[in-house]
Amino acid sequence: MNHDKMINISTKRGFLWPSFEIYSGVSGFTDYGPLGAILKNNIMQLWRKQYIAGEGYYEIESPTVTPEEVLKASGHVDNFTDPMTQCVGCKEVFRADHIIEEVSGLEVEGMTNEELDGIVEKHKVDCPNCGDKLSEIWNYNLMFKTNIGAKGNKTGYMRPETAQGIFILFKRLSRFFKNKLPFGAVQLGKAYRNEISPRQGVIRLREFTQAEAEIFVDPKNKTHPKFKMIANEKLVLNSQKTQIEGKNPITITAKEALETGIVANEILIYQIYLAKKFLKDLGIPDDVLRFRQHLPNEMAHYAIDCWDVEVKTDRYGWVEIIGIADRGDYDLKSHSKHSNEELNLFIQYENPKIISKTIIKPNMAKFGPAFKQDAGKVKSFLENIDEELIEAVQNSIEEQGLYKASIDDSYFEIKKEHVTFENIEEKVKGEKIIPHVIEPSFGIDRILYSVLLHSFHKAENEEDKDYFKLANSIAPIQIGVFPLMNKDNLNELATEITSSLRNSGFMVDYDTSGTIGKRYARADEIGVPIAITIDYDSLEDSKVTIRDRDTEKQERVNIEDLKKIVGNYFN
RNA sequence: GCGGCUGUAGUAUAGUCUGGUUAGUACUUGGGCCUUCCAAGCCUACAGCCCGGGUUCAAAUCCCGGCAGCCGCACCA
Repeated sequence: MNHDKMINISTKRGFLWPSFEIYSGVSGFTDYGPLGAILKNNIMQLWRKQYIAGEGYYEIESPTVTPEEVLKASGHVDNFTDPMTQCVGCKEVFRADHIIEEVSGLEVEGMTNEELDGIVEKHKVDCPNCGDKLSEIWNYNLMFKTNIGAKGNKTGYMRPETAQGIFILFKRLSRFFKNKLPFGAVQLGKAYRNEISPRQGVIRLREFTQAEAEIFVDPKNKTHPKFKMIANEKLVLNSQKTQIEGKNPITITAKEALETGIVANEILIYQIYLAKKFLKDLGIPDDVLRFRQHLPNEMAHYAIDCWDVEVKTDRYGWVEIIGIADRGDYDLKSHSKHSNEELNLFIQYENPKIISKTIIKPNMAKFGPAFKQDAGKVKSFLENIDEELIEAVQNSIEEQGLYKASIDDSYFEIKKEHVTFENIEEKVKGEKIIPHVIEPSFGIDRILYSVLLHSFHKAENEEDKDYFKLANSIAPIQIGVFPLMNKDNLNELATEITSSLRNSGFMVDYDTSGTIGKRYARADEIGVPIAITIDYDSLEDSKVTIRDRDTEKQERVNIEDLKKIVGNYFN
């Protein structure tokens, strides 16, 4: 299996290391070694290049410790939890709701643990394994809990996704973006999930790095200006339909995906395309990727549509590395409700709409004597009722001489002399809307794993060797500089070239140990794209040899042209 | 979280069943010799019994607990 060999080399050479190893380790965590850390940064920089420079989104950074209210509003405190129960006999642990539904046939979604305990008692739900009794039900929440402050009276959680930090900033952001849709903010950073039993190495971590973009769009306008440019791009899509019918994914163009309604809108399709492009730039080939639409029952609590990008692995099967979701207005609505802040945007119409309508004008001279201390209350009631009710009030007064209004459990009789009705024409310049959010969410650690796995070149015969065929754009070490012999002034020229390249910003490995062949092999193994060799002729003719990792071809170039030539490799 | 198997230098392994020399070997890594372009050779050095407890005169070896890995079950916004 490529996985085993790849992990072996990546551990040996300093890409991925087990965390807390000298204390025998903790599963669900990983350390990035010197090369892994650079590789990860390079991947993140490429991501920034595509989404910040390329798409015009802006990056923000918010705290990883998050107060409870935020995650209450986002639904994570309540929904990111599973009711668990354990058999007192065989000690097996179960999802309580699953086995209760199975035995009782009841729909128990949304019930409290006490209610579930009641059902266990009533329906005599026993351990499906050994028939013994089940323990009281407890909640297992996947979030890491912590206390904020010295007294610890404020509960906090390590954020389970970076997205919430952006939603919280919506008001500030929309001002920053001059209140114009669409706009996008991104965040790259750590997220935390206390997985029950993570056993898939870097694929399933308790602390992992996400790169997420939250793109705020007009719900009535999910078109994308660049869609035309990608309309003919081919996509391999595994839609809900093909999954349910057990058919193979279909290959269609972006345009066809839109026209057939397989993907809901242009922005989603464009994001699917962008994700694909990003992975291509990382050197992950098309044929190990597929796009899978979430089935209705697996959609997260906030999503209205969701597409996963999955990568093929020999060890773990198809693994989700990117999720592209239309979160609708779920988050903004929910945060607005919980925080009492208006999280919406005023959209101006191109041409103001003229609306003719009837309004009520309270006659305040009559109001005071009639309603006394309640006058203010009745006034604000009349000012805030909608058009339908105004009509009803008007009709009622004309036909019966009065309208009975129920306000805060009291009745008030509004009579003809209390009010006048006026027909007016109003200019409506726009409306307040809650934007929808399109969210591409990248699992950086999983992507790094995919990059390593699919750039891994496994030896096919004796002379061949194992190495990482890393894309030039992300290779942690870009250039190896090797004097053919470590003497006779060769090393002096080589160190000169090394520092000159380093000063130009290249990652250079200078190596003099062992034979030249060994140094090439070592550099190949960690994916160094090119090596520069200084030989005896170099001292005479000021030329050095550039050797290409993949072709092993050599080319002699002038030292003075070196920066320009290697620069071309890494642009 | 449950059950089964496993844990020896950086890597791969011998030794464990049947307790008893200084824990052996290969590769890797560092230093040196040699060497004019793809892991050559020679010399030399560094480095290991997962952690904790128990049994024993004596534990890498037997027993118990923990941790980690693999497999199966369960879980996976």
